[in-house]
Amino acid sequence: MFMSTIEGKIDAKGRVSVPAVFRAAIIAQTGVIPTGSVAQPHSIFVYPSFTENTIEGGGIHLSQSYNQMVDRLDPFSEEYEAMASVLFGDSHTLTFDADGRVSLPDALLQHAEIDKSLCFVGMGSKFRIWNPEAYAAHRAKARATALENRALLKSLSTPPPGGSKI
Amino acid sequence: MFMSTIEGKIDAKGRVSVPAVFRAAIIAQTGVIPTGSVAQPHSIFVYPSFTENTIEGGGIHLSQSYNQMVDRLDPFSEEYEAMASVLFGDSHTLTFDADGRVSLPDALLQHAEIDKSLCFVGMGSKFRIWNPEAYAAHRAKARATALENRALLKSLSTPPPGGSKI
DNA sequence: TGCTATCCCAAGATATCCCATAGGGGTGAT
DNA sequence: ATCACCCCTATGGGATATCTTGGGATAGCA
Repeated sequence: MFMSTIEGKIDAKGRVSVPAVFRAAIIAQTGVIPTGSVAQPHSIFVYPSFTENTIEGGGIHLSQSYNQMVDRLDPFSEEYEAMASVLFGDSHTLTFDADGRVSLPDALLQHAEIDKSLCFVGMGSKFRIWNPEAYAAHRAKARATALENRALLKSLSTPPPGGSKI
Repeated sequence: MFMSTIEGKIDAKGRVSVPAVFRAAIIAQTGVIPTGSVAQPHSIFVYPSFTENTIEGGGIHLSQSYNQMVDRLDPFSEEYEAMASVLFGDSHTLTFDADGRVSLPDALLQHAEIDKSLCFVGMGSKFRIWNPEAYAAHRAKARATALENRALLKSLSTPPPGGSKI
């Protein structure tokens, strides 16, 4: 589970330290590390958000669920064309090193308008990487919307349907 | 699994460097083959896209799946004629050298309207080689389509593994 | 023999690995 | 309760490996 908001920054080499709590969530998904293994292939799965100027990411579970979505489409349909090229063309698998750092591709940074500083925001099954100012604005808006829709929250609280929104 | 978008260019000799991550995916596929024979040279399977002005390609898995599709057709039917000639008549198997480069046939380059610069776009089970400008246009259109079909995506999505515990 | 395609080598750029240091939070002892 | 200590995390920087790209050399072919 990805939770809370953690700020970070990009160093001179373009590296970003993935917060330890997020890393722990990733590793928990990937599985137990074989004792004595050298390098872990742990990685995050990231892509530009469809609706917001932010980078979305997650672990192997998120990647797999998207794979399944595409697999269920007719490989020769227009929908498949669009989904596959969008989902895979803009996605990246970033393996983080022993220190837990990754290099975010320029295309993603531009999409999220991130220069040097950024923040990781947990969203449960996935997380987002925001430009801090953009996130502040988005958060204010999101909180206002949530406040208006308290009734919706209540209706959702009874059964957990588990539908993941995109 | 082919992912991400990587730009490249054709050098003076007509060679293109297949991105390392794509090469790795290819080699991972061929490595699965349970043969103790001599290591065959690694290669990509490419052909002009049926629907777009782009080159499509993949590894041995893609080639095999197309083979099976054609094999299932009646060898004396018109469909067989059409599929077999279109699919394999314009296909090429390009072995890349020790440096990971291939030479794309002129016919394919003309089909994709590629001059000097190009980009590899991952699509999961296969990839495409685009003229960068053409891809930018196609990408914009595909993202719009994906956005319109969010309902479709949602219907295809599975609940996050482990349920949505909040 | 001239041309083309492939192989081989080298250098520049880039990304990755590895270690060292500093900061923060928690723990335990006084 | 305060303070000292330790572990974990984040971050900077040097060293190393990998990838890309250019060009020369060699072999096949007309």
